[in-house]
Amino acid sequence: MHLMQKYEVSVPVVRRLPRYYRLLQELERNGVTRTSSRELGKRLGMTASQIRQDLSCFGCFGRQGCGYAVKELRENLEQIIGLPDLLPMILVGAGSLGKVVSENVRFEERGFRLIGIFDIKPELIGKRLAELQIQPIEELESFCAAKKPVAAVLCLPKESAQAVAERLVLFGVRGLWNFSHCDIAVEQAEVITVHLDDSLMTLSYKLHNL
Amino acid sequence: MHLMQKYEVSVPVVRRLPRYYRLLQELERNGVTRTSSRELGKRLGMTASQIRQDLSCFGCFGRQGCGYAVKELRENLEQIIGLPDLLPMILVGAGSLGKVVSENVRFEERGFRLIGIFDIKPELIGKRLAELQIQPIEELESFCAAKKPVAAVLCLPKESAQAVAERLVLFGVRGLWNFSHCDIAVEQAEVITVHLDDSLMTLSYKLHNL
DNA sequence: TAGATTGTTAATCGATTAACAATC
DNA sequence: TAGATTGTTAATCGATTAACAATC
Repeated sequence: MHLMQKYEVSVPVVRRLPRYYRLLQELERNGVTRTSSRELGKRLGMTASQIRQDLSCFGCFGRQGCGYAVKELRENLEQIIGLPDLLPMILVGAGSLGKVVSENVRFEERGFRLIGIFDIKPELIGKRLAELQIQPIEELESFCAAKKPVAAVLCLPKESAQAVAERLVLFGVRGLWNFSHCDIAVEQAEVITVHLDDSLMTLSYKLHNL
Repeated sequence: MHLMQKYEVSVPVVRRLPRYYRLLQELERNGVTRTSSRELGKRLGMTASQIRQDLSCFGCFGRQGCGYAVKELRENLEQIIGLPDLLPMILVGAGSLGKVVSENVRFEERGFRLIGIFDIKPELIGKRLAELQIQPIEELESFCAAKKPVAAVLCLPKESAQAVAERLVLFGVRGLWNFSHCDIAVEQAEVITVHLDDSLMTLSYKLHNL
């Protein structure tokens, strides 16, 4: 049943996959060739049981008595997450946040290729960001028709985020990585919202309740 | 038992508090004065039961038959999260990421006051960011001794993040909001790491498994 | 072979949902 | 009063942990 998932994998499991992947990368860089669920668990602060349980959603990657081959497991996780297949992605909203995201996120190491940047402000059009020229928002539709981006980063003011998201879905975009300070509800698309404000408020709560 | 929590509130509950707070703010802005767990649940895509269960960790804020007063509940959530008590916070690492965080995050609306920015690069020292002058990292200790920041934003290269975090904890910092691309392990402090890379990989997985 | 460690099944734990008495 | 909705207890559901046979 190698690399076959028999059923829908739960959200908590999916969210742990990148952590496993990053740790495996690090071990590999450090020249470690073999490891075990026990060791991985110790490094990640979780039980060995959970790691074995999680991995078993996708196949059998270890050997009884020997544990896991680091490189092999890293490669399998890479496949599972879908990293080798770079999905075309665009970015909408080239303000300060869009600039930092486009220039600092390592898209190509995380499964995406940034192929277009759009903004509504005339003064930004034509400027270069992350080796791409910022295009006017009016060209979104024809660009999507031609280049078929599968995903989009949204760095928009909260007033326009929902409307732009809906247009993008109409144009065939299936995944949204939303940095706009609002929730977005669209049918037929995966949305991951990065709520920095919520994250900061959570820290406030925790510090007041130590 | 108003505003008293009888026991440790679970992590999932704490993480939902900011969402409730933001929605209540929005309702209040729109002139809504009364609401119910049923309506809140519909807006947030969760059960009315869960909202009542969550709120009951902190007290009784509603009235049978009438529901909740929007303003009152918003104010209570504000208190619960700790927003009115602005905690002094510093930012370490004034590169492009630190710049965007310092200038775009609304600290004062989220329970914190940014009182200092530090960097190691001589060419950045003295420049202004978010109305503060960037200070040399050497002054971290004396600054902390004098101003007693409770929390810190870390926007550092992953090589130095752990070491800086440990120093900060020694200097009395109790909460870390970590944007560095690595995990941080420190005793005696709350750490919230914003793993943008993990978030993007999760999107990759989901798009490959629609 | 003996020791180690997997993948998986069973047991436990915790979180979510449902139900309902209290009461506005 | 009748309808609505709370806060809370009980039931359900799902996720984590423990246990263990299989086997390297």
